[in-house]
Amino acid sequence: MTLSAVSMQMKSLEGDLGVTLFDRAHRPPKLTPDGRRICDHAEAVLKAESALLATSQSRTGLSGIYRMGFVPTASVRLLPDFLMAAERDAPQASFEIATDLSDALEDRVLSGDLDAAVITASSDQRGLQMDVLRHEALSYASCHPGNLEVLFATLPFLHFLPKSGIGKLIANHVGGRASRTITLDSVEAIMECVNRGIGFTLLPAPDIERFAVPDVIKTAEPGGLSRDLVLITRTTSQTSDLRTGIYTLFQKEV
Amino acid sequence: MTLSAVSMQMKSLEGDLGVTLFDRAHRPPKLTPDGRRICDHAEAVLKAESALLATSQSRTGLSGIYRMGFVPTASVRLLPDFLMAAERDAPQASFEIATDLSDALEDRVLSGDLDAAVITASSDQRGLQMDVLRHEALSYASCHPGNLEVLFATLPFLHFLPKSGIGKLIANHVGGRASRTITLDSVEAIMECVNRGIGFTLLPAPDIERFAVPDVIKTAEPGGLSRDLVLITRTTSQTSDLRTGIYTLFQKEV
DNA sequence: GCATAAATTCAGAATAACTGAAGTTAAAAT
DNA sequence: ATTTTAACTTCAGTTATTCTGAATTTATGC
Repeated sequence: MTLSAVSMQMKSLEGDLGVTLFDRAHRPPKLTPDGRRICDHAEAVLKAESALLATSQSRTGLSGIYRMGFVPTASVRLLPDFLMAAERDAPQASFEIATDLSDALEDRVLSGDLDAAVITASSDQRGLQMDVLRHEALSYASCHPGNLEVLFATLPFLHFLPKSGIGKLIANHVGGRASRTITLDSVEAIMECVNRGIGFTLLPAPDIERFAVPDVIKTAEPGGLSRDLVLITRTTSQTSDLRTGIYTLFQKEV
Repeated sequence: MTLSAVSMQMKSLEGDLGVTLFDRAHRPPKLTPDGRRICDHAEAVLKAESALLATSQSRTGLSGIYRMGFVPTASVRLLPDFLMAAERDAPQASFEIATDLSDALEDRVLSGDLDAAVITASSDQRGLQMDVLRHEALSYASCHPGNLEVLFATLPFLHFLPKSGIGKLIANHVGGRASRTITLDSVEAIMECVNRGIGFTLLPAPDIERFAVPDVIKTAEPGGLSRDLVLITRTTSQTSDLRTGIYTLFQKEV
């Protein structure tokens, strides 16, 4: 850069800011008091800019701010391990987590509001890539002995969120067999009721085991019913390794 | 700004950074995870830039970072009040203070290293503007009674920094009259010696009064000797109101 | 699947930035 | 003090960048 170009830029900056920055009575020109203050601020600007450049240059693997969604059961069971694995293996990535129901999360991933989500697998949806994270058997849980017909006939059925992904699976298989149904939106609350003998339920085995007292009897659903927790991402996602990068973090042992 | 211009800037920025910032599968384009992180950094840059603009636009009166010098006696007596006045009446100004001897401060103001300085006035120097801040009588101080001839004959003369501005004034007037001379670089140390009767001295009356115990006898110098504390600034200084602005702060009551 | 609105691309125009020569000005040397 | 020297500024012309408007491609709604 030529000296004359520097001189013109100095003059131009003074004009733009409306402040005399240089005392040209000295050679080389010295900063005025105002110039010193502006210089300090300018250095702060450059520092912020070089921080920007630093993050964009030393970028490897998963990097950036990811927005992810989790269904409630996944946010309790999968999320903590996921975040620990990310902290360790993807230090340049940070996460904004939202909890919602499967349908809503599908919409939000599809619309680009979220980059990825962990939901209960349902029928394939166009534009979404699904990767199975966990395959979980559904079991009945009760404190009272007896086969399923007896339970359905004698105890209230504790039904988890019928509108949720897992809730719809449960509804399909229970059909109209329940003599009485109580709807709840909390796995922990349902299991507390089961533990006290208030009713029985059908839930993923890991969720039952999480809260069940020793008295609780688990009965596998006769039809081999299960649900898949899947990672959904947009198929048209620009960042090619977003899907595999996040999927890998779910497979890590912590 | 046209939409096409925005589009070109977006593409150009992605190329410069080497990062895909936008996911163009959406309309309008959405930020990628990396884009979100870069966006946060970019906002920090803009924030720093608007802070710069703010200081250069709301500028009134004394503003900026001023570098000032004080001779030791002035840094103790004038500086605190000056800084308090500045804090109150020139909130947009901040100060970097250096303490040095008058000659050195003259050079540093002349070379532009300092914007202004408070020194003991000497012969006028080309290129420096002088404004009198304080007119101070010089007095002899001693614990022992008797006229000056007796003091000079019987007690050591405590001589403040002979190389300093005030020191040269003192040297000129004392001449060779002292039977013994002790040189010191601290007014406080000199007055401590005077207080204990170790010797006598010749100093500005305010400096004597600052440390003298009641026993000390002050004798005005017969020739009406005095020193002026003056504010020096460069005559060719670009910032026109620097001199009057600083001078005014010295006149304020706090 | 088609229509519509929106983003991108391209070529030319406008703007901004830069270079080199000439003219000033501050510091150094006589 | 005056002259010399080196450095900064100004000016004119060139180069590079950015912007606009029309044509094209692309996502979304019906």
